[in-house]
Amino acid sequence: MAGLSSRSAVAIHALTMLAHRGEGSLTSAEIADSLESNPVLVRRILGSLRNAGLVSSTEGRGGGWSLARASRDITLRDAYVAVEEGRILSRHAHPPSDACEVGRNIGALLEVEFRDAERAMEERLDRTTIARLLQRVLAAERELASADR
Amino acid sequence: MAGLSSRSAVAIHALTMLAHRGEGSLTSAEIADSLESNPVLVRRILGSLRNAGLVSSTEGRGGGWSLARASRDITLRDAYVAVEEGRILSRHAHPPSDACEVGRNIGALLEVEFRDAERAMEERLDRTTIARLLQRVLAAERELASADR
DNA sequence: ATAACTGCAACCAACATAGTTACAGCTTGG
DNA sequence: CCAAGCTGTAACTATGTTGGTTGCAGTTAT
Repeated sequence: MAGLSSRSAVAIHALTMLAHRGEGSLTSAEIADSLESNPVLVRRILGSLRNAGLVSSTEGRGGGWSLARASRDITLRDAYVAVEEGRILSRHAHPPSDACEVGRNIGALLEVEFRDAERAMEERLDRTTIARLLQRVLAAERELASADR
Repeated sequence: MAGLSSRSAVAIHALTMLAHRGEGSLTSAEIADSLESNPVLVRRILGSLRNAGLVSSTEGRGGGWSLARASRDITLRDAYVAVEEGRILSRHAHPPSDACEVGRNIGALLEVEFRDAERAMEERLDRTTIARLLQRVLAAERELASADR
């Protein structure tokens, strides 16, 4: 079935919330509330984002998380590569038999194909910024508000 | 870590072997030998390929597997969609909180982004056929042979 | 000091995967 | 006709990953 973890979704969700917050900061508990999830989980994922230079954290009372750079300079790909190990299409579990013409060559060939395909996906993710996503969230909110009238 | 199963790799490997065989057929045991794996595993995956119309099987003594259409009409994407459930980038584990502006809108927006990204990957896979892959396997073999001289 | 945070290690249950065993059913060759 | 050699499938195991949780040490503002 499915495959990859939901870490990318969590990361993008959190980044969008932080962009919404602007200059201020959010705690892992606040973000976990919106995710209906757990503060520790959020801290784990935001920790990866911090390692990638996307967010920063401050410890102690009144601490929390905030964006380390402008939301228009953070793409979905940035979030993705920060929290996920790039290999989506996994290769052979074991190296195939060296006694088979196909077996001894397919590995290297598949590697190229799969890498290119994964890169195509990442390039698509790279075309949407967190700022743009937040923009659309707010547009959807306005839509809702006017529909409720 | 990784994510997806190695079913695509196995499927493509098997299809390439069948293309190499041409008109004849291969048994699941022969394919499993090249994969250093198990006949049952191979039958499971080839079963999916048969459901997708890519290969056909004949039961009983002398039976086995063969391509159901020309290898130039089978792409890596065909193999991929036959054995894998399309969702690579998984969505939120739980639907996010409805009480949060971001939470109640991000799901639908991410769905679009992720779908597009997955489609970009599939389109890249669609550009390589099994025939082309086999061609490259054989080219690599010739390379090896001439290097050994 | 104490409250409110992050950071981190150590768990747990649930699930998916690769691999295996066992066996029923089909088909061909002798 | 019967045995050999296949597919088809169910059942089971070991392993790894994931989302989730608890507990606690360290840090900082009030």
